[in-house]
Amino acid sequence: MRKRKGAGRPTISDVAEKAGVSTITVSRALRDPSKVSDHLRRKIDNAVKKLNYVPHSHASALASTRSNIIGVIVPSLTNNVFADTLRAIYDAFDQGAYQVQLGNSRYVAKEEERLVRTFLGQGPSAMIIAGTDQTDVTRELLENAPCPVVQIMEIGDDPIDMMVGFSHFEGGRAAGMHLVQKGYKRIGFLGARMDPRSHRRMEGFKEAMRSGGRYDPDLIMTTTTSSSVTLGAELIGQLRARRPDLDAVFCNNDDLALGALFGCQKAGISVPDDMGIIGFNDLEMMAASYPSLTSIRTDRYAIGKHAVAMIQSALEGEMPDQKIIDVGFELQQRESTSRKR
Amino acid sequence: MRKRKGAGRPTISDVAEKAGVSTITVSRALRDPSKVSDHLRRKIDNAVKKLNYVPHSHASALASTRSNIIGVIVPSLTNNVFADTLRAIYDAFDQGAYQVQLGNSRYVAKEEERLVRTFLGQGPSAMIIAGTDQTDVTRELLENAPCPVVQIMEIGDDPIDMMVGFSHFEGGRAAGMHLVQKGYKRIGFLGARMDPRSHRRMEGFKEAMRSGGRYDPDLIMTTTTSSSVTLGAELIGQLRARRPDLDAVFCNNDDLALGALFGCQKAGISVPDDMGIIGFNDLEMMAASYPSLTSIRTDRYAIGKHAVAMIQSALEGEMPDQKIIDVGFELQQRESTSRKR
DNA sequence: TTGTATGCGTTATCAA
DNA sequence: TTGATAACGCATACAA
Repeated sequence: MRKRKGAGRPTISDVAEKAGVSTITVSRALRDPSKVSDHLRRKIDNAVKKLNYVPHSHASALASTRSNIIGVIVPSLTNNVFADTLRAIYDAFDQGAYQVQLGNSRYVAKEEERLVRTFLGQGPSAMIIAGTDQTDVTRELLENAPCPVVQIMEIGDDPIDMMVGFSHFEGGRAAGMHLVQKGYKRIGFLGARMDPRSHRRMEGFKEAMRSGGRYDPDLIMTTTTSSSVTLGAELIGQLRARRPDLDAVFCNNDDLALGALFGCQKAGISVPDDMGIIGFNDLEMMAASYPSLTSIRTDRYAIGKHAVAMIQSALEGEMPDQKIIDVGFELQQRESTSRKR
Repeated sequence: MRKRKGAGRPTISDVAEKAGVSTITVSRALRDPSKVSDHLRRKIDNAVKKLNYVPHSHASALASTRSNIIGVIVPSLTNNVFADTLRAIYDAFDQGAYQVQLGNSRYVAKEEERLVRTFLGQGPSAMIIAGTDQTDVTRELLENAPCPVVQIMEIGDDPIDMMVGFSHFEGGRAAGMHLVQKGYKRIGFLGARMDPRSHRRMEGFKEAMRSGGRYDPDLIMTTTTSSSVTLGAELIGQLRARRPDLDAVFCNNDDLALGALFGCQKAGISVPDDMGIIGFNDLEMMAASYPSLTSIRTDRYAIGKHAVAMIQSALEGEMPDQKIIDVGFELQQRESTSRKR
């Protein structure tokens, strides 16, 4: 007697037996109820409940070469921006039949490629990946993937499949234009990490400077060091050392902006009168600081929600309303750029 | 000819054929190389490389009733504290043969229970779960789980299996004692969310107040609202309205502390002379703010690293050095509590 | 140390 | 609409 016993939990054949049908009928009833007659469906549903049957996802994945995994790849786990989007994704999927599988690429393209390979190897139901700067190989892997793919956080002309986000170029431009309009003259840029999205924000900023007649490359200060509040204070200190006439900065992100504010306060520079500051993303703290900080508000939670909605409709075979969703952004003007002229 | 084709990728029998051995030998060579002779092992390794063979995790899970999943359950995705620990966990597992599966319980015990059920249903290799306040059912499920279980973030007397963290009670006590020692007299407590760990920090604080002769329940202000910088400013405003003589606060966490600082600045109250402020966790911004903020430093990354190390040694059958690891905490005194007496 | 025969729980295929 | 049967890819039990 060499019966191997599994985890001991009820299987699909237990359900089939109890309902007096075959296993395949149970399988069908569970995956597409419309393929089974009402009569049997009711019997099966009852049996499922009575036995407290839970489908075995590994067996299902093996037999169908398709798993219930939703692969999600982001470049950072600690960046609040992605955390908000992840929360939306988890909120949307946690109740359903799908399992979110998260990967952290650490802003390294090769890592991202490895993760895509790993996830694709599991036959995921869908993939969500941050940004549009995949390597050629990654791109090809995803283009050939037999599942919906959503690129999130930003938008572009050439989606792998679907996209949700906003234009970082335009966001950067709006920030720059705001400083020009407020009458600041020597407007700097502080940038940390300088990943592709940061670059595009910077390009948008430069464009605004040019069109406003304020472009001065000497006022741009960037580093590939990862962003932090401390770094913001350091960078503004360095830029002021180089250019004491600096009177405003657009910061790559809100951490830097808060740091720049602290740096100014420490140096006795009045914000917004002697220095205008604008950040990016509008994290919660921006409205609470003193003085409050102007920022470009982005709706990261909405990005996650849209991504899931797109996937779900694709999985249900519907053509999505649009392949590219622009959630936009919104300037939140606050005290840090509201100087009395 | 009713051959079903899989994903088309090489299987273990392709490897076996190429290496001229049986499939089980390949299987063994991959899982425990010491069980196979050097000679065959080399042949197998070569075949694996040539074919670019990747084990099929679902098939493996099905056959062994054990998956390579590491289940991780945290109460929040956006709280930096957990983000740091998650990053450590992902850093440690990303390269290896394990897949991290993340769940967000949203601080809801029933959600946590549901997630534990879901994960356990997958036959995980290990479980990591935040805190020590599981429901009785959750606890029993985990106690009977046929895999290592690590509770993280805090420690206690009665681990389900293993634990890594520190005493929040002692952390709160240290914060309170610091304020007493600095000569503050009417010392308040600001608490948001008030999850179990927050409660224990508060109890530690109370203990410090009692032993310092400064206990005054009227100075304690808590809310179950989730923490934010904005909330910190609001809470200190409310507490000052009730008790204008308040001269120091211990904040539940750093967001609140930063908010309290902003609230004081807005109200024209000097920190630290008229108001001492101490936070908890010592997020990066605390050292950068102006004035810099005192906090209790905790090493969240180390917690994640230790948790993974404990799991790995348990998985390798070793008895871990200790079932409970206390990573401790450290008072970081800064300007916000450094008043001139 | 290595191999043979099965079984893991589900779904694709084909037939009724 | 339903069912019988053979995969899916790997690991366990047992034998050699």
